[in-house]
Amino acid sequence: MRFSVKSEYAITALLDMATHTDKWPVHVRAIASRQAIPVRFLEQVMASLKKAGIVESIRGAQGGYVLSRDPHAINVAQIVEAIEGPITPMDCTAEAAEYRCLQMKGCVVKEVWEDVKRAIIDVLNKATIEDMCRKKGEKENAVMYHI
Amino acid sequence: MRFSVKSEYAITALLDMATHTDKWPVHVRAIASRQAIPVRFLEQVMASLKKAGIVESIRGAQGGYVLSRDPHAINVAQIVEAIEGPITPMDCTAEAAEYRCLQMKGCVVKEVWEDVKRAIIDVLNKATIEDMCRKKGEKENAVMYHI
DNA sequence: TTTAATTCCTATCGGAATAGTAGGATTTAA
DNA sequence: TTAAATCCTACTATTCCGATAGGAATTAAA
Repeated sequence: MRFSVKSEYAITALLDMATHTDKWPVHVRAIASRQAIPVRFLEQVMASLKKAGIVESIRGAQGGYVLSRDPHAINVAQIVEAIEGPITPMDCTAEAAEYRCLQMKGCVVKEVWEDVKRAIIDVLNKATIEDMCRKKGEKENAVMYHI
Repeated sequence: MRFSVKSEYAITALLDMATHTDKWPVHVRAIASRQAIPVRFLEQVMASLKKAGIVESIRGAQGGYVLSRDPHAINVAQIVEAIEGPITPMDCTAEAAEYRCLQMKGCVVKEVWEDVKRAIIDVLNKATIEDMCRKKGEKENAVMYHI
């Protein structure tokens, strides 16, 4: 049971973009070097984020990426689903998957997986880029103050 | 993000055992045929459950498996961890995994994954074999009544 | 007009995990 | 002695994951 590191990279990249609004549009290379992510791999991640409408791209020299909406309107559930598709802890909880479960609607095990799915989505929905950015800032300030 | 079908099989098998207490010890072949699970595959699943102390085995002819504690004391979190190991939505949330995360303790993304982990475990801890058995029984009775 | 910097598209690859199969050793009741 | 069961270990086919790679398309700037 693991989310892919692509999702982690995607979150990191968006967090990076949100904290470098002065440098928009942000280049993939810049994000990659700041965050220690393989450039060519991050390119693919950004493509998925674009396809999902979370970022917009500007092509050509001096091009790059821009958040397509406010950081408070971007949450981790959206990001993860953009990268990995729908959150599906077990096959029977997939959208178009009534097909296989012998017990169909009445399966008590399925209910548990549905609860898991809901719980995960709840947590991820509550985590917005804005919140994470703010928390990150607070922590860094705390460190500065400590020095 | 998916749990393995081994976990599903394990839950199904334990549920089967709990509803066939009259036939203890239960044979793997019996479970497999009732639940439409490949026998040799289920053998491996049972071995994991035994290793985790959830079931006990009786060897030899007329042998089989027995729940090693009351159904209300067996929950899905225990089962899943017996089969797949610790629940770890992202590498950084693994027990012995301070090693890789650049930000170490202060990572705001890690906090989200920790929340996810906790949420999943909460749901799975609450789902006991006893509860699932009872719910299943209620549903089947409802169907009987309807007929 | 050229050049360099960027995104974009597609293919490939090695390694690991998943789902399942297989052979046969060991144990034990009948 | 035999048959039925668990037990142990290895193998296999397929898919997924993380990453790399080549080069096309686009565009700002020299």
